[in-house]
Amino acid sequence: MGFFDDTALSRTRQKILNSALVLFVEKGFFNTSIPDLVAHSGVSTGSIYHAFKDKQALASALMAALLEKVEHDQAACLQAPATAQERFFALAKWLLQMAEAHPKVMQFILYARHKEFLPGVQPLCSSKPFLNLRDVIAQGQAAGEVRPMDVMVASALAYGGVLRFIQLFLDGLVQAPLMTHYEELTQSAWRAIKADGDER
Amino acid sequence: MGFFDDTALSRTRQKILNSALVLFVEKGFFNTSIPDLVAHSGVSTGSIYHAFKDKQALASALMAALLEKVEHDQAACLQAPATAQERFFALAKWLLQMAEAHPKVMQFILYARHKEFLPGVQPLCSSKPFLNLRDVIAQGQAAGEVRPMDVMVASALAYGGVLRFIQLFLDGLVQAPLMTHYEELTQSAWRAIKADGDER
DNA sequence: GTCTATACTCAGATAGAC
DNA sequence: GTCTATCTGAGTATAGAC
Repeated sequence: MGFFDDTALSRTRQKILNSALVLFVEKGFFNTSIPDLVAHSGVSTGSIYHAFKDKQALASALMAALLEKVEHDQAACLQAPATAQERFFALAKWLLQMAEAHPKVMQFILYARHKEFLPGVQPLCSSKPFLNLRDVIAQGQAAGEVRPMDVMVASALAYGGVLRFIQLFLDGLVQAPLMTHYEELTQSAWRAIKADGDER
Repeated sequence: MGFFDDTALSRTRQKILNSALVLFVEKGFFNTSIPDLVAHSGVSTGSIYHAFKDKQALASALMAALLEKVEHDQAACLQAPATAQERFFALAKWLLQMAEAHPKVMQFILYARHKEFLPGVQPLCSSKPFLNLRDVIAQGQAAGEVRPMDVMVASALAYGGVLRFIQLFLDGLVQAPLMTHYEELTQSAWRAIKADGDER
């Protein structure tokens, strides 16, 4: 049922992290109390503090577990495609599918104000999954598939549309299934950055 | 110095809201205590509670004051342009300039988890400034400037790139001045959605 | 209107039995 | 490892002088 049910973690830790994911997304880190977690997870205060040093360590563990899963999934979807365009399309599909299958995870990763409750943790935009997105576009420029332009601009143009669409979905302004719009989204976004001579 | 210095509000309210804007963005609503606000604003606890019913009312007033300013600015920049493309370009320029001139405001509006501390307040995506963005694209479709497609997809494609670029700036991955990239961003984004026959 | 001092609540964390 | 009971302190909000 929960996102962490299939992991190697102890059942107690699974229950705690499952509840933390839900509650942190719904109410935020500071607005979720230990008693809230106790009520939602069915695990007692004592066990929570036995499993994690304190509330912040719990959040760190949650973030680490999510990032690990995300990195793994992303790596898998970057195996097959050869061109930058194919990799971009694959990444976009992966983002859309993840948003639909695990909206809470997507919300936590994309929109939680991590710096507020994880001081010192490196920001999401410095994490590997994020950097991979940008690298795909940079490689596309090197290969002549993507017009020469500031790589951050090109990257923003490529993923901005997809991520914005996902945000609209998470905010309830777009209905599932998201894949209905996959072709239109990705092909249009690619139009924005593709090299003029490249007709793929 | 502060964002609210020129408003009709009392000097005390100005000081409180100026500090609240800064602290809420930096530390978040729940992680900002009344003593924090007292220290940052130089206004005493008593005066804060004299000016606002409680901490939540303070946040509501902050949000309302910001939205009012934003709505007013946006309306001004939609006066002159005639075509949907011109209006889109004007809105993009306005967003970029606001992000650079008032990054704290932009962060509070775009990325604060309002629902966490303003329960019952309608989400940002239902606010007038947001709906105006979408309407410009819809009108572009009606006029044949924008390809027929799901309006949320078109809207995400148009503004997604700009907003993503602004986010990268707010996260420190892009340096000012943002206007350097204005032409490239907007013209490329427009490519993604413009009607094939329309060569403007 | 502004301040200081203070009351009250409840969250975070611990102790120690089982 | 899990639980209940409890401590401590931070934080919101109020009272009341000026």
